Amino acid sequence: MDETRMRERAPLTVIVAPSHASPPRLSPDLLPDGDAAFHPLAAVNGRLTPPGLEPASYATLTPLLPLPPISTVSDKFAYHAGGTFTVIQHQQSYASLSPNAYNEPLSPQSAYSRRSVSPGSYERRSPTPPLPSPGLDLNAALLAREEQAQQQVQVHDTEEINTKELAQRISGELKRYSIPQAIFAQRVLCRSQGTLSDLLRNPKPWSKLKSGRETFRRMWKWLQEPEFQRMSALRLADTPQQTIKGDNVNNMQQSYCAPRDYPGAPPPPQGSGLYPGPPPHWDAPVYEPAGDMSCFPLSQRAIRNFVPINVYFIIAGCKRKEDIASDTMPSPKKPRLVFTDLQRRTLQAIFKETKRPSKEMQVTIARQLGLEPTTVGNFFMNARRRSMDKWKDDDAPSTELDQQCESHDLDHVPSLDSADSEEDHDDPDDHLL
DNA sequence: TACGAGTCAATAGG
DNA sequence: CCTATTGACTCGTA
Repeated sequence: MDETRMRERAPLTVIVAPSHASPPRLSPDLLPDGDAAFHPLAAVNGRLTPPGLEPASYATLTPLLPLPPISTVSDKFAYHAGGTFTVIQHQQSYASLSPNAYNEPLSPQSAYSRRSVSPGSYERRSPTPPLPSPGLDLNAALLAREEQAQQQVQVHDTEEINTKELAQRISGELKRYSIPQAIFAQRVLCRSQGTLSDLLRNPKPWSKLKSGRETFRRMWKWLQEPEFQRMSALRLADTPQQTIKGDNVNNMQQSYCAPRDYPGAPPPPQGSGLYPGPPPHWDAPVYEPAGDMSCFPLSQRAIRNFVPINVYFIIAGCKRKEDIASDTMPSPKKPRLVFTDLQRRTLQAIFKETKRPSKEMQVTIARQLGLEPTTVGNFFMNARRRSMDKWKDDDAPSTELDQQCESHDLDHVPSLDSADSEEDHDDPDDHLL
């Protein structure tokens, strides 16, 4: 079984002492590569914090500004985003987000006309419901645009999204238009580039998402937008990553996708705004179609340091920098910890054996590797989360399957004894090593 | 308090 | 300049 497989490849054997009195020991002779044996309390990487001297936490060292809600992004926007999470549902969506369709060229113009893509494509889809797909009628689309002010459709939380396809679709669109992840992540999702990258590469099935659904909804909504608005969103709502730790879901309330009701906001552009020509390079000056979108051209650089006022569609409801804590001091940054090869290999090896080492064991491991117990805890926490493959079946992500995986992932309670039952798991942890 | 989820954001790799 | 990786932070739950 897996247990066997893992043991065969595990370069390290973890010996867990039965008693807390005698902490678990790692057998030095089995250390990866057989290099450097463990020396209790040795600072393997020279970064060991003296015992008893707890390194200041980020929180301590870097007073971070309360995170601006996704709204964050617009932290610097003078408007206050108070709107509800609504979005104008345009009709030029994709008939399908099947992987196949994803490579279809989607010129600015075609965005409006390519509605009826073989409806049949839905069939080939997995049990997972297809991504929500607005009407496909062109006229409807145009009408929608003309009446967008009123046609704001509330996106229901119940709407299911095929995250995998969505991710592929988004990836495709970003590539197609050479839209950097950082730009899309920041302006449309109010998220960091790294987060976007991770979401696109490892999308969790909708059924397993919690608050994280919000981010996918934004992607989805963006995809639903007409070319013009999509581009506008990318160019306008700027989010000079205010870097505030903790920007989590709670900050997403008013993010993108919600036409804000800010005073003085210009009326949304009416159907006249097809992108004039090929999508501009995000770094190059962009020219808005004649109309309400003023304050252009803007270069990316300019955008980064500029707070547009008339943002029509996507307004990252980020708080204004000033509101956040203008008095915040450029906190001394704690250098990012990077495990030494030995530390990483050892931790991974142990993880293979024990997904949930006991607190005691974690402390011991920490000592052995010259790491903080918290660091070790974080490692296992992250490892557990990242090792479990959300999609067992790439082609047929189904809710049923998801549920299975779910229960599969959450059936353990931390304890030394549980280590032996780990073989019950079919942990796809191969990539960890 | 411990965990998990969602992320940030530094930084490794190209 | 970009994307991928990943240690750690914040917040919600149990």
